[in-house]
Amino acid sequence: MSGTHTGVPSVLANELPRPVPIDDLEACPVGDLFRRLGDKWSMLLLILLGSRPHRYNELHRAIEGISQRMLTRTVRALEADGLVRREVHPTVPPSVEYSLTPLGQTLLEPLSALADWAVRHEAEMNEARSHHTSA
Amino acid sequence: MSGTHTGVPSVLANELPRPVPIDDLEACPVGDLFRRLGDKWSMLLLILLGSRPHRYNELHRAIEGISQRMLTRTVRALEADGLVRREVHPTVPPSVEYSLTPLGQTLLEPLSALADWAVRHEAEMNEARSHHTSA
DNA sequence: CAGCATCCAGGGCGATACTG
DNA sequence: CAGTATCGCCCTGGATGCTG
Repeated sequence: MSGTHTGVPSVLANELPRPVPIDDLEACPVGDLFRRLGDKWSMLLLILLGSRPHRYNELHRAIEGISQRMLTRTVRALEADGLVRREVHPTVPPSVEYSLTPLGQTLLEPLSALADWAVRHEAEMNEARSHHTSA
Repeated sequence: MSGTHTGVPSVLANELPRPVPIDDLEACPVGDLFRRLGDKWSMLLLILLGSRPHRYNELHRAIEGISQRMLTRTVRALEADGLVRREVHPTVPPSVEYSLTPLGQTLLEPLSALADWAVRHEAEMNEARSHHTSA
């Protein structure tokens, strides 16, 4: 299983959204994806763009905790990954519109499932955190 | 902000995994969840624990890019969030087993969907990245 | 084996200021 | 409006050593 990613969980090769028996995350695309989405802003941005295209400052205001630097940086990274499209309108007051590419749209689905989970289990997480027994 | 999270996407209140019309992420649990999972290791750890319980050093080896510090730190955070269970076996060579809580199990589903997406679209992302035209 | 403590380096990241 | 440039903090994360 240390060869190429031949050892990639066969489950994933199927089409089920069930428990993933992964053991070597670095060797498989799963680790790769999570490395890219595993930052403070990427998933947030994707979800936001999933609702509708946004302009730079719209994103900036919507996220609100993000700095211009990280907004630009993150959105550019997503663009490089083919998930986000950056469209520049050469108007007088320049406007740039960000939207999901078709590929990004497909990613939106599992991402929305995650967002959905968040809403459903918000209470449980908060409660668990308050228990936080001992340490 | 528009009141409490009354503005929380009604879509999420339903039961569909489709585009999420979010506009104020900080005011809703979605932003909260993504803030917690939006780090370098949390999702990786959850996926890994989703396949089966792991012991400390098993996790350390499986992730391999993680330091002891961050492993302990991340796993503890997930424990505090009620997603991971930490079980100490008072054997002579002490062994600690980490596993998903029932809540964590439910989170595993959307997470697996994400992992599944990674496998399916690996090629597309890599290609997009190679194009990466201009900038 | 599991894990904490400390030191230390690098870079992630934000704040501010400036430009086209 | 949509960025870029610069600065600096602090978190991430590695190495090492110690404890139970």
